[in-house]
Amino acid sequence: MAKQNTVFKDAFNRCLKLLAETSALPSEPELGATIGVSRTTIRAILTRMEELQLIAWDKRTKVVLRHPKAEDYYPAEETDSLSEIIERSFMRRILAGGAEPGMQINELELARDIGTGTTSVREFLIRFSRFGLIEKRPNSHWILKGFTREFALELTEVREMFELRSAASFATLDADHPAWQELERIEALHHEILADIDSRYRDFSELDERFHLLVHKSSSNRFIVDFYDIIAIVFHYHYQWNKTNARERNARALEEHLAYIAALKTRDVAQIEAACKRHLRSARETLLQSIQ
Amino acid sequence: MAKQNTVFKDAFNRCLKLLAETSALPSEPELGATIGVSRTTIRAILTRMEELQLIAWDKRTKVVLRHPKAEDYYPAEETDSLSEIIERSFMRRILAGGAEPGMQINELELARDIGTGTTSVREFLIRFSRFGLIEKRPNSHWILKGFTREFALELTEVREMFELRSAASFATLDADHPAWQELERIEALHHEILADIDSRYRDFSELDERFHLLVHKSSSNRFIVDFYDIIAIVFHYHYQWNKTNARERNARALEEHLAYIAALKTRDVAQIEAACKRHLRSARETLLQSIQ
DNA sequence: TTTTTGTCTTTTATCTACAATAGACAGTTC
DNA sequence: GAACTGTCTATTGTAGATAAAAGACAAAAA
Repeated sequence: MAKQNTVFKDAFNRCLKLLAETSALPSEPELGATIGVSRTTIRAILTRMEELQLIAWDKRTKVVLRHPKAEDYYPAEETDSLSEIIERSFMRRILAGGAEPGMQINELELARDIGTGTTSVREFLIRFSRFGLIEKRPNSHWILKGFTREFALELTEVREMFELRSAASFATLDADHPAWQELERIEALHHEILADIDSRYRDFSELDERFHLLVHKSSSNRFIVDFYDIIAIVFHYHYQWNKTNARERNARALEEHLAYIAALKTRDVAQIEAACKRHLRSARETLLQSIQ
Repeated sequence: MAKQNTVFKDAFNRCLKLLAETSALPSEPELGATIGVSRTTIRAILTRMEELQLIAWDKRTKVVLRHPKAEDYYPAEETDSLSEIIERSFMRRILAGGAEPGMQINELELARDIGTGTTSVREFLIRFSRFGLIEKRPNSHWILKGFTREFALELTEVREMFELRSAASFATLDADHPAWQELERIEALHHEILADIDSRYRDFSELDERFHLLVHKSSSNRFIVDFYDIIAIVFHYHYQWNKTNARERNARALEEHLAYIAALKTRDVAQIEAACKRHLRSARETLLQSIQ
């Protein structure tokens, strides 16, 4: 098939949730805006809902006939976009199964393994290449450079430069800048998780990304913000992969974050730099320990 | 056609130059290694040379029959790879013809204009997106963010961070590191161009890239080195585009480079930083002046 | 007049096909 | 026996085709 209708399926599932809460659906453009898809897709969804006798649809009236059941939803694995599937598949391969640095990566083989066309794999590899883990030999294969100690050191070197700069510019944001409110919310979440660390330490990963991204964004520099993608993906898969002492590590990082947040609030450059450096140093250590 | 044989044509042209200098060609694998292509392509080249009665080829013996003439070469425009063609075409569009920030970029239209398939255009845009000038709306078009003042400021901010760090680490390279010899050669070229500035000021652009890349490489950090691609492409097209006062600007930059090189040779961190900052500041000014 | 719907066109995402190129292997030559 | 050639296979780069999704525009409804 030419294109998977994952956009439709995912949007359909999200529409079902909306439907569970109301007795009538809004207009097509409005629905499209809330779900984030075009009217074409909305109309396909409405048609499907009508078929399933979930709604009675006639022009502007979309009356809800019954509540959605579990079997009305499309299964979660059918709503993932192809690029997400390829990314997961690829990361599993290079993190898990004997992926030696220097190994060749074969587009055709990857595509066959994943069960997709080569075009999608190729585009994924091109996009992925900016993470510095693979390199193309023109007219030939890709080379896996590997998730090595050097990689981690180079990554963290740049990260430290960028984050120090971003943290410093955070201090100069106007008092009414929305970032300060977001910082408050993030701080509160830290306290919540710490209060119940034994059962909630796994929530750290997501919060970590949210916090550091907030800091990076205050640089107002697209290159710095974009670079955070690399850090995020590395840490994301790193957390999934290395779970030894996760509870202690995360508790410690949460404490460091709180000190870092407190420093940001003082707007004192020296304090911010010290707290930021302290946290980044221990983040680097954690990452390095998980390698080799 | 499925694939342009530009690799063959370009390799053929380069082989012709080799042929002009010898009376017999080496073995197929050796030729492949010097030209940088596979044996398959080498054999295609030899076959073509035989057809043109340039050589007599029988197994290991490849006797040169005559010197290549101008018409034996493939025209230069046929040896450019598709991605080079697309890049040039695209850059001309966004730098020259009324390319407002916020404009939509249409893959199909671009492909039709350039006369290629959509796949190649798409892959180009994905690769190009890391330069921060365009952004993708999934399932929809790309947005041109534009070569704006903000772009230039963000770019130079990161450049300054990276180059200061790289220059500092240049000072720590061992005395026998090849970079020092390359620095000598580059310095000599600066003097050569300056001595004949009126006729050779156009050579600055290439030398500029060579010098700054050398500095960035001493960081031994793939992210820093890769980032230099963005700077290089921006300055490359910028030089082609903005030619006002090129002679004076280049003369001044050459002088700044010489001071910068002299500072690197002292290995004194403070001097290096001062000279590097001075040059980067004026490079930024030049770039900013050319915008809007 | 403003928003919504019906209908239609255009573009994107993805697959498949195929020539160009790389690369593997066995037999041949030095 | 080391390197080279002949031959064959596999992979990459690119075009073209097609379903999904976006989006344009006029008619209809509020």
